[in-house]
Amino acid sequence: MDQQRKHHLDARARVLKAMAHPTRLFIIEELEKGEQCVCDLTAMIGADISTVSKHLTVLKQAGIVLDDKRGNQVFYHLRVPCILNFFGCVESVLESRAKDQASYLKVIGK
Amino acid sequence: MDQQRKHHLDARARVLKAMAHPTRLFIIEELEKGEQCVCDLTAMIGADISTVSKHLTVLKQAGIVLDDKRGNQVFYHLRVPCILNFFGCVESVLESRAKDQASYLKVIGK
DNA sequence: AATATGCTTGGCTATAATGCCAAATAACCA
DNA sequence: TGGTTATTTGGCATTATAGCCAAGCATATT
Repeated sequence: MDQQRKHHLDARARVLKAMAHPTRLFIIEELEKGEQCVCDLTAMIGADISTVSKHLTVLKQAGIVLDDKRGNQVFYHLRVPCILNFFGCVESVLESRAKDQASYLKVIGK
Repeated sequence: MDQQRKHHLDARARVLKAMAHPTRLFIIEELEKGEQCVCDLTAMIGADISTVSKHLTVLKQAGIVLDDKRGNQVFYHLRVPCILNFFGCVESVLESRAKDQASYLKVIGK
């Protein structure tokens, strides 16, 4: 297994791992319908808000969701609208992150 | 979140979790090409054979692969041939397992 | 029968994930 | 300013995962 393939598999696995939790799948499904604030998601999920917040952080770090603070609340939405076309979604997420990283690298002048 | 939805999310998450590891994604990709014995997979992966065997067990328990012992060797193949149509795959796996369980319940007369 | 081969399982250690509570932060309201 | 609401973060206990080695178990070979 060459290094490039290993790297690619790692990247895919990271996205899948972020999705591989019932609460996080729930969040993804709800965000398919449109953006939601943490408080509403918490109410639907019925766990401690800190728990929900941490799940959202996992999804954010995997590049699956983005957040938008408006006033008091933080609204989350899917970065890539997908669920049914799932593996395409994994790829889109990776692409999207790659673009962000590329533009970030430009910004810091690398 | 009602109980049925929770259950469905749990089931999906279990399948995703089984896939969410680089070695297991590698195995899935290789099995897309056709069945493979443990020894060949092990050679490609370059880990201890017991490690590979355990990954295969994880995939098997998730309903992603099936095994077929022929003589000395055990050959694994995908239960549902898919990767590109990924989420459809998740559903197919669940359906396939449901069918197996239904026929099993018939066999034992429930 | 004895040995070799292919694979699985048990046992262990190290590391990561989960979820709660409490504390910190941020924005809004009075 | 002081208080309230919304969210994140730190810390901790619990549980799960990963990977190696060694031992066990079939099947094949001699």
